[in-house]
Amino acid sequence: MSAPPKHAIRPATLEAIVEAAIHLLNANAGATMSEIAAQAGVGRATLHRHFQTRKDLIRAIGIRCIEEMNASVQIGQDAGKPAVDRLRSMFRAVIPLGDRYSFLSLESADDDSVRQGYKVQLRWVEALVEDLKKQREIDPDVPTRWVVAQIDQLVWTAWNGTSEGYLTPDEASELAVRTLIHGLHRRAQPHYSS
Amino acid sequence: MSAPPKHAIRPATLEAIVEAAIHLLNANAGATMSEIAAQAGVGRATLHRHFQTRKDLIRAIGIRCIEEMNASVQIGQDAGKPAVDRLRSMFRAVIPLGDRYSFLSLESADDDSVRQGYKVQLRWVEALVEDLKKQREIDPDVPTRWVVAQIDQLVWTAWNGTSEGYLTPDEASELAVRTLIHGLHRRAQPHYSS
DNA sequence: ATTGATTGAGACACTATTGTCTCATTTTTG
DNA sequence: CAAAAATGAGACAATAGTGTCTCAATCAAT
Repeated sequence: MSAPPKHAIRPATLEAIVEAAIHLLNANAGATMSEIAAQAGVGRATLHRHFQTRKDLIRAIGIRCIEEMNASVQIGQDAGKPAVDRLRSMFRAVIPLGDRYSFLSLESADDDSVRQGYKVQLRWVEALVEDLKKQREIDPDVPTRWVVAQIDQLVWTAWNGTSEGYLTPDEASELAVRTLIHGLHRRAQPHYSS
Repeated sequence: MSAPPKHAIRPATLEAIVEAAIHLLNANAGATMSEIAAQAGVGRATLHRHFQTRKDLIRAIGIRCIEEMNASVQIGQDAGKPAVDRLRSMFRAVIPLGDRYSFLSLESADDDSVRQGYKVQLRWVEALVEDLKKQREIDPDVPTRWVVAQIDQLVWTAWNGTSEGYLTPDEASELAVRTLIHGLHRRAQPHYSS
């Protein structure tokens, strides 16, 4: 495939590029290599030294993001814990990665490695939903795809709430769990399975 | 601003262009004027005859979409009806416009007319949420912004569910109402305020 | 401090897309 | 059917972005 880059990359440079690219490409999917370089405080040539192609850059960042997400999804998923607790752990771990997440859905929807990584994540979430159904936390009649979609959206909305400053990370996770399981009805209080 | 177009446009041509553009730009935000013309079954020159610039095209479609959405949001919003019924009416009316909606959030986030139109919509939704809180359907302690964000996301998820074929429009609206108010808990049954 | 490697800046050719124009063809209107 | 108008097809210049390269400046490690 692509020849291994002749130049090594300085960790600080890599970090700057990755963060700038995620940030810019979220705000504007058509962001330019020049813009990314400028935002990263790096020469445009340096971008091309380490990522021959714009696609290579997006692809590399996509893989990085999906790996970060997958690692986070699995945090605190001990089979022993009640499913609701695992749900909360997942939210807590994943919500702070909301920008990564939206980058993935905007930019890397058609990359093979990313799609494959996403399937892994999907299976974890589906397994969790199945457990939630078994433990009677979620109505088995609701399509699993719907539940999974809600979880996805809740991650994004919760991240957005923290990044806009009207929610703390803890509030966001708690609100996400509550919204999914009990909804926003007034008397809906969390009442976890005994 | 832009001179009034010298050529009239045939309604069928306009329709074809608008639909093609919405469809293509949802799938690929960077879709080309050529691609849009081809998908619309129209010459590329015709596009430029009626929309001088690519921006003009996106802008015109954005305005059209936001107006369609605003009209739909207000369907069946008689002040007399219970807020939950109005919520359901809104979902029913808006969910079928999901593709319009995602077009707006992807393409027209920075257009002034669209932003202004979006504010109108936002106020309607906020008013509905306030009523839901007053009628004790939604916990007043939950931030209104969170509720509004959930409604937004539910519209998209529900539209997606119908377009992927695993939900009928009615199921989608019902599931959206239930998810928002009562959540997906097993024993959560709709119990509207007497 | 010196050496080796990474980076920044800019020039360059190449490609894709945009936006304008013209003219023949088709469609609509009367 | 005839006139007017809208469309399709293609040529065209202009622009913007990509990817490659070179060379001087800067940084890191010994």
